[in-house]
Amino acid sequence: MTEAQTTGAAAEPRLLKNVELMSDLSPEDLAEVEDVCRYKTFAAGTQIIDRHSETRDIFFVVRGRVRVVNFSLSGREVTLDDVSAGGHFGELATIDGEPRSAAVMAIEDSLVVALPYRHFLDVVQRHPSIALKLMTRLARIVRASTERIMDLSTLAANNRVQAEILRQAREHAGDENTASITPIPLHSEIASRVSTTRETVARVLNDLARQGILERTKEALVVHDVERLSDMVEEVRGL
Amino acid sequence: MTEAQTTGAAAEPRLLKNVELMSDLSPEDLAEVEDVCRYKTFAAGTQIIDRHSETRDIFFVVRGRVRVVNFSLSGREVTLDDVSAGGHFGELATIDGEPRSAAVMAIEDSLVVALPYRHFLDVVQRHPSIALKLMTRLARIVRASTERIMDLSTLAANNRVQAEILRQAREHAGDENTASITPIPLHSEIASRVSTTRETVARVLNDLARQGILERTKEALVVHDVERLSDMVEEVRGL
DNA sequence: GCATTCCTGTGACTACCGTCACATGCAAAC
DNA sequence: GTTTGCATGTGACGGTAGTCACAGGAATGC
Repeated sequence: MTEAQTTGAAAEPRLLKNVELMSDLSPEDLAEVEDVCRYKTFAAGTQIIDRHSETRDIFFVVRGRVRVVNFSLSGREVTLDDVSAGGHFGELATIDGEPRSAAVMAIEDSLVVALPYRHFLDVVQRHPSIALKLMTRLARIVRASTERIMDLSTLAANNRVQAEILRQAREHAGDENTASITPIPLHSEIASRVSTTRETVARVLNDLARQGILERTKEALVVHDVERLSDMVEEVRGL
Repeated sequence: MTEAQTTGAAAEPRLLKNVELMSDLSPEDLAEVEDVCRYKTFAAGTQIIDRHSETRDIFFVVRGRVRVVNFSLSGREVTLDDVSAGGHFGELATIDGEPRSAAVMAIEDSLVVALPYRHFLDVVQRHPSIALKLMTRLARIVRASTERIMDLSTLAANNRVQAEILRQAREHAGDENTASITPIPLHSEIASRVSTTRETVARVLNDLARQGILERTKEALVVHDVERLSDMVEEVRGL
């Protein structure tokens, strides 16, 4: 995938029509917004936003998937969130004008639309329903963040891995107490989500496999007993 | 301090006039809002909001100081944020209708005003500048949360304590490279802010004292060399 | 005064897990 | 096929900090 940049809605119309945040806009308003956007493709693995940079645009993911991450000097990678098609990112700087709080990179080949912050703030002021949607998104981020802070504060590393598997199992819930997580996440990716090492992830997953709770097949991570996994986590966490 | 509850603005007028979030309202609009508020005093140490409860009001702190906290089953207390007079809390449930994500308790005798969520959302819809202020506050919370997640993910416990002292030193900055933190925070409070134990806090503070960076006097925690403290933290964190 | 209670300081012990090292496995590339 | 590269599995080791225990201090109450 090569990088391309274009302006104006003419080239690829209806770009924003699947963007959740803007779905309340009339087709005309949407077209008007699209006219001031720049869009751009990013190959998987390339950087979209640098931490600390001083841009303020808000971005919409039209196609693909991006990841909000941060790195420590030691090279440790901390995954904060993933955003898939229809979602947006970069709203913090748009709202408060501070430097970017995290980096964003494409994890799949992605088509991303940038809307200059003035225009976006203008739209928000004129459409209270969009403001409300934006606040709802922010609220969800805050809730997820405080849950993660609680996990980091009260759970041991291996429990955090279990908790992450549980979360993913619930997203891929199958019939009655089983789940099939697919595609299989890399150990290193799980590690960066719960702030531990890939070695620890490997050990925990194999422990779970030995207990018959988890099985790794060619295509999926199969959780045979979501119930029991849930018990293991919540007995420690106390929920 | 006893608990009292009253309705209507008549009893104590101008309650909301120092509330940051509402400061753009005209006196008339403000009076109208105050009419639908309930206000209530809470003695230091008493609970204002229970985690998981299903209320949706937003609260304004008129007098005193409250703390947003969570507890694990093991009894570990995790401090998320403090809110002082002029601030607000409880906005998450107001916005998204989910159960309360954290508990809130008064840490000083406090006077708190509750505004029913429908009224607040109404005000927000009609006053874009208030919506923007609310979003700005949420953005700040998200930034603080991701910083904390980074700290928990990449710093060792003793570095987190140093980082917390550094933060407080910067808030109480004195002349040229010194700071006087007052009143002296309890070790257990620092511990709950950075997710460690009071014993570890005590050891780290004494280490710093031995190095001449910190001194505990009767009334204050005096940081003699903010610079050096800053170096100690940022060399590990990599910023 | 003394008693009580809360906070602080510090030693001893231990377990968890991060780090390093290396082996194995698997897939794509050539 | 072989080679290269990335992902995974697992052992050994050691340090950090959590836990427990208790001793001194400091503040408050009666």
